[in-house]
Amino acid sequence: MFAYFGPRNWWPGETRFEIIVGAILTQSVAWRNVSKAIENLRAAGILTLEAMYKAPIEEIEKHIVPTLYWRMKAKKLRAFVNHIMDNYHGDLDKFLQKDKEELRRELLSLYGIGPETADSIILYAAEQPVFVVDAYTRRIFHRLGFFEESVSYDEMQQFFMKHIPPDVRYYNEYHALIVGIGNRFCSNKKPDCGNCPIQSVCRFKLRNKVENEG
DNA sequence: GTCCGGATAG
DNA sequence: CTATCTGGAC
Repeated sequence: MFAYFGPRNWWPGETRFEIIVGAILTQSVAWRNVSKAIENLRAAGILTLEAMYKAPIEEIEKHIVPTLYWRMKAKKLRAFVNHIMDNYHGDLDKFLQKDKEELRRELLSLYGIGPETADSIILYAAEQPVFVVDAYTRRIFHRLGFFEESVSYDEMQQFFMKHIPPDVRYYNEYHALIVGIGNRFCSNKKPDCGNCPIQSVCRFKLRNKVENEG
């Protein structure tokens, strides 16, 4: 995967707060939509913890319309911002420096933050080594032959963290590469197995070839 | 399981 | 036109 894509330099974002905003906004939506929303927020001057805390919810909503579930996501952003302002006096770094297990529990207790978003924040904003898995990871590694399709988030995460030494840079790159394979080649209905850079180690390739040729 | 609900490739 | 997009709450 690395030989094909090269270093992908994730996660896009000029500040830790911006990375967190991206992690929430990208739930079930293409990154290009998130990118628009973030530029809208930046132009409006509310891409900081303090500014977003003061902004009316309607103000946040209108800038993030491109991210599909904009009404819900505005609530999610507000819930996160309120938590940091109310419990950490707006000191985001103090929050992110917490022990990663404790940080994860606290993130999961917030409205709108589930396992993948929590882990994305821990890895990409707090820069602590947790392996982020997602729907692409499930699909790809199921097709490769590692998992049942019904494998849980935690089971997948434990598998990767058992076999790959904890390293922020490596975990960062690995998840980025999985997403790259997922949205370029390993789609649900019509995967492009013939051009996929990991086809030589994939079992699904053969089945897909048979189906296409009848 | 359903709801949320905009942008884009093919 | 519809399938899909770096999910989570209920």
